[in-house]
Amino acid sequence: MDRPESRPAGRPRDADADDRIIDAALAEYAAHGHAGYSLNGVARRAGVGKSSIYLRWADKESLLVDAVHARAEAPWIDTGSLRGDLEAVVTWLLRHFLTEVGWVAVRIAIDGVQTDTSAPRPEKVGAQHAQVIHDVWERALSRGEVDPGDAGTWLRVTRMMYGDLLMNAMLDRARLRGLDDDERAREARDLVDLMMLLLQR
Amino acid sequence: MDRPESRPAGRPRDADADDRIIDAALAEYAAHGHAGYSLNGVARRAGVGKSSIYLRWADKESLLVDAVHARAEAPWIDTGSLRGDLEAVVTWLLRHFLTEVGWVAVRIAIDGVQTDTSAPRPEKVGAQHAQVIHDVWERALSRGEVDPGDAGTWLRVTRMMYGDLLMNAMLDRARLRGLDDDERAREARDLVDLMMLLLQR
Amino acid sequence: MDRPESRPAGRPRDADADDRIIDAALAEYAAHGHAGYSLNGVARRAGVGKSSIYLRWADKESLLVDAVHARAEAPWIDTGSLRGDLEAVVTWLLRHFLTEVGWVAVRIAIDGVQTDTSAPRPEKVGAQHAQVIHDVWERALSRGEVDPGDAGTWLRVTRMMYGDLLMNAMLDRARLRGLDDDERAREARDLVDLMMLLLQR
Amino acid sequence: MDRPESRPAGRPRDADADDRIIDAALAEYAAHGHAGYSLNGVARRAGVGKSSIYLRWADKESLLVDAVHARAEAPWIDTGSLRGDLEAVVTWLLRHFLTEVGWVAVRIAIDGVQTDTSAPRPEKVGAQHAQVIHDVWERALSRGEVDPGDAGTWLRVTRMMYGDLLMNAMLDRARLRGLDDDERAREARDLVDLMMLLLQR
DNA sequence: CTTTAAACGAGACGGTACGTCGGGTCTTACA
DNA sequence: TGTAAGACCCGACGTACCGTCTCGTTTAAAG
Repeated sequence: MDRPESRPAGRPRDADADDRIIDAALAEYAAHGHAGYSLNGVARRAGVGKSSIYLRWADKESLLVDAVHARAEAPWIDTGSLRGDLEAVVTWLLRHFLTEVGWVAVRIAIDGVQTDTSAPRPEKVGAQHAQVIHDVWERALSRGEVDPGDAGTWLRVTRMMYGDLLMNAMLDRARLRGLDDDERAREARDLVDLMMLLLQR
Repeated sequence: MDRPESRPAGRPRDADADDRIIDAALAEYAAHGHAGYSLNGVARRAGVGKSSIYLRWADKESLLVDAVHARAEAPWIDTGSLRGDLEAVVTWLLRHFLTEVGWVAVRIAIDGVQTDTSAPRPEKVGAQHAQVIHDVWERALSRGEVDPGDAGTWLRVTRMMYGDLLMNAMLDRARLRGLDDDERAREARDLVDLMMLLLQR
Repeated sequence: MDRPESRPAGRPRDADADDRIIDAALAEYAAHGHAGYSLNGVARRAGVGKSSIYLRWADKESLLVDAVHARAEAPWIDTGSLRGDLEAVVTWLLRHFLTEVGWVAVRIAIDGVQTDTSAPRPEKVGAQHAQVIHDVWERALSRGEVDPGDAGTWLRVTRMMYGDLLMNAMLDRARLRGLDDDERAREARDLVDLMMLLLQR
Repeated sequence: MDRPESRPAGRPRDADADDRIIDAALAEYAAHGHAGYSLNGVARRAGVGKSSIYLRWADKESLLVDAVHARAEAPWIDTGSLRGDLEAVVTWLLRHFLTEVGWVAVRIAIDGVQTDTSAPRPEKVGAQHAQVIHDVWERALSRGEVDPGDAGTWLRVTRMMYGDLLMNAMLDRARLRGLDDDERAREARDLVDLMMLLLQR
């Protein structure tokens, strides 16, 4: 019997180490901030040699990007209506931007912007958000709730939504933390009201 | 005879050095990015001893914050109408977020967010934006274009505006860079259209 | 099977680096004097990172002490007579105090004296001299050339010998440098004449 | 009308400052040792600007040399006999090498030795010792206690004396500190016994 | 069962930047 | 012109971390 790609010789990677390293990376970042996020610290916390990290990632930045990507799970959303989907997305993001991993993702995305060049940059971090938004749009299209010609408006409106949530998470973090589920739902409804207004203009 | 506050003893600070240091800091940041922004490098570029920097700022982070604050000038806007003011603000921001200093300010603001605590954080960087937005609102109020009860909506709408522009600057930087003045004006008009719609709902 | 002490984990120390560092330290000291002896310079000259030095020594002073200790070799002396041994010691010291390492050792010994306290101080530098003198005494004792009761006189006489050579090396260095082997031997004989006189009083 | 040396224009030197600086220099050296002897500290302790120090001395080393020279007073010795003079000198030195200023002088003399060159070096520190020894010799000569041909022996014997006292002060400092006047006198007599033996050989 | 080969932990390696401190010079206002 | 104060440029200090390297050990497949 054939095995298309046989395992390479030598001792196999310790799959558990990946997890321990990723968790340690996020924990160190959370504990000491960007400046205090050190690979020495990650290795120590993960109980792992530095070489095991460098076998897997090229540098501390790549590790952080992958860690965020690995731990930031997008919800699976399909409520049956555009409005419902949007409320679900907004509710998710209201929480997400308050989490450690969610905010690290924001920092990475901002840091990754090259100010001087138009060179393509690693899009890993934002990809799952793009996917969620795209799916909502596709389902709304297939239900006939939106018109293919509104793609431009859709883009702008979702951008405004992200922006509002980002600014909110940045400037009013303490209040947002204190919200219970009902209040969060109301907050989401208010924002979606405006979005629907713009989309149905 | 009055001498409100006499000069302190000793050789006075070299005022020119402040400027050279600030320019060097921004230039180093621009040249080598966040990771490569080193105080040794700043001192070398400014032709200044490290101690002269540490006499003025506590650490490299404070220097960067102050440098951004010192070099990021807000426009003086008063067009006579809410719509005109908003278009002027948007046009300014469309440029601003593409500049080195403008984007460094964004990074600093994002980095300054404490994820774990609600402790007050240095607001220096965002203050001038807040001022500009506040002034537009006050003038619109005094002209009777808006209602004092709409303050909440105003807050949300401007947040959405900033967010749209931020996301745009982050995700579509290359295109934005290529715009000429007319295109930028059109872009601004489109966004303000949506904002006015929401404000006058 | 015995393995008295197994090697510790991790990459082993580079034994060659020790030598390079020690040589560099003495060379820097010789080149730039006490004031110009800098660890940065030592690291540069040895082609070594500063961390590799601080892994081995606590500070620049300890390095210098160890360097002197490592490079200052005492001769192996056993001529068969007290007079012969003393002449050998004196001849050695006449050279030794003119060498770089020999004189650095003197400076360290002098600097190490605590003027205000009687606390014990690192004796490393002087230990080998003490050993040589002690051995000469023991052999003379076993040959019956001296009396155990003369220990006090022996101590004083050898102290005077060291002192004479030290003062000579300090005040008349240029002349001493110019001596050839015969002259040095005569110089040694003259001093030992006096010492024998005192010992046999 | 003539004024032989007219006071120079401008503010006159503060005569008291010299003393305060010298005392501060020795005190700082005593307090923090060679490494901790800093001009900043001296200026602070003396209540003086650094520039006032640099107006008087070229660098911190010169200041220390002068400070030692200014504060190290030699005794005036004339007992009427060679033996008496020598005992007085030894008794003085037994104390002197235990004092702060006395030992600093030793360090400076040792440090000043150029290991690589025969260039003349500042002899200031040793000069007064040389003078005292010379005077004792001259008086002994004029009394007919020694022969002019013994100058070489005199040189060597005094060198041995200094050396014995130096080594003693270095290696056995604690014991020497504890001596009372009688014990010190006995110690001096013992050494002078040996010296006289060598001189009268 | 032995060999081979890679991953593992540990930690030393050469560098570089940190923030502090001291040296010797310079620039002020005052005496 | 001297003085006290203190800023100036420079460069060393000792620490921390980067990304690489070199060990001896462990693991699992191949021979």
